[in-house]
Amino acid sequence: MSHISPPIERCDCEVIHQDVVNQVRSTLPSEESLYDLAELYKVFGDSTRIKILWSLDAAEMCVCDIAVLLNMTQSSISHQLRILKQAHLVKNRKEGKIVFYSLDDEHVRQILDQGMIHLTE
Amino acid sequence: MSHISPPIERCDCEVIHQDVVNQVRSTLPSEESLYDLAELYKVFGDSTRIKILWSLDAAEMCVCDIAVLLNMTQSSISHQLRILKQAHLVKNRKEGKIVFYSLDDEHVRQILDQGMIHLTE
DNA sequence: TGAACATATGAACAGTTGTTCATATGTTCA
DNA sequence: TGAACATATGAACAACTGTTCATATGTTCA
Repeated sequence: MSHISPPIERCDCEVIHQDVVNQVRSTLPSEESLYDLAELYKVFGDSTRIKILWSLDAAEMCVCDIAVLLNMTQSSISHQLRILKQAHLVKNRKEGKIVFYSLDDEHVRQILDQGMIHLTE
Repeated sequence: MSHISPPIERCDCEVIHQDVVNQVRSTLPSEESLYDLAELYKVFGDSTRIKILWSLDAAEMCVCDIAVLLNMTQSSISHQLRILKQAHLVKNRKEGKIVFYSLDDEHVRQILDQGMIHLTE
């Protein structure tokens, strides 16, 4: 039933297993979902943000606390917290002029743990 | 027992909760571990690599198959596969001149799933 | 109200990264 | 052996990203 497949112009090589390609294609999530997933991991893919997340896993903290803890400028931390918040990884509450940040939900912890498990193998 | 903390020169703001900072600092993994964790997520943080991983979750494939499936050049896919392999996310086996790639272990699936769960909330 | 302070933000710059192009490597088969 | 093909790789370029610097916003308190 399977014939030798004709070459496809977009790619600089022949299709080796067209049936496999078709099968896999049918199981792939939407382009948009995969893009969003990559964007999510991109947020985790920075040392500073990882440190912030791991810190907030231990305790709620204000921007200044985090800056001191990580020995970085307040501005830098603030920029990163904005990115983390946009990705729904952290949330904040205001108390006077102080803004306290914390992890948004339990999933964030699980994602961090899962990654760490992969490393320690 | 808690006194007002003196300002620390490295940061452009006062320490608000020195006790919290100290406590969190004691629970943080090593600088190196957190760096490695960020590096791991950085690998997941690219659309092309996410597509490759998700594809390999469905079936073992050769470089050419993936290139056709994702409508990208063989060179680009090959470059990305090297990065994925260095991160121990994929493995390969050779059969003549064809190289088949597959997910390295079960953790990769779990990390992908965990991320997707976070998105669909 | 105005000084002091915690936080946010825009612009700019340097460092990083993904793709492309050209080409190399390594395998098969006639 | 040499042509054909699957894959790998180095260099270069454009696009993206994190930090810094300057400054704005918003709150407290004397």
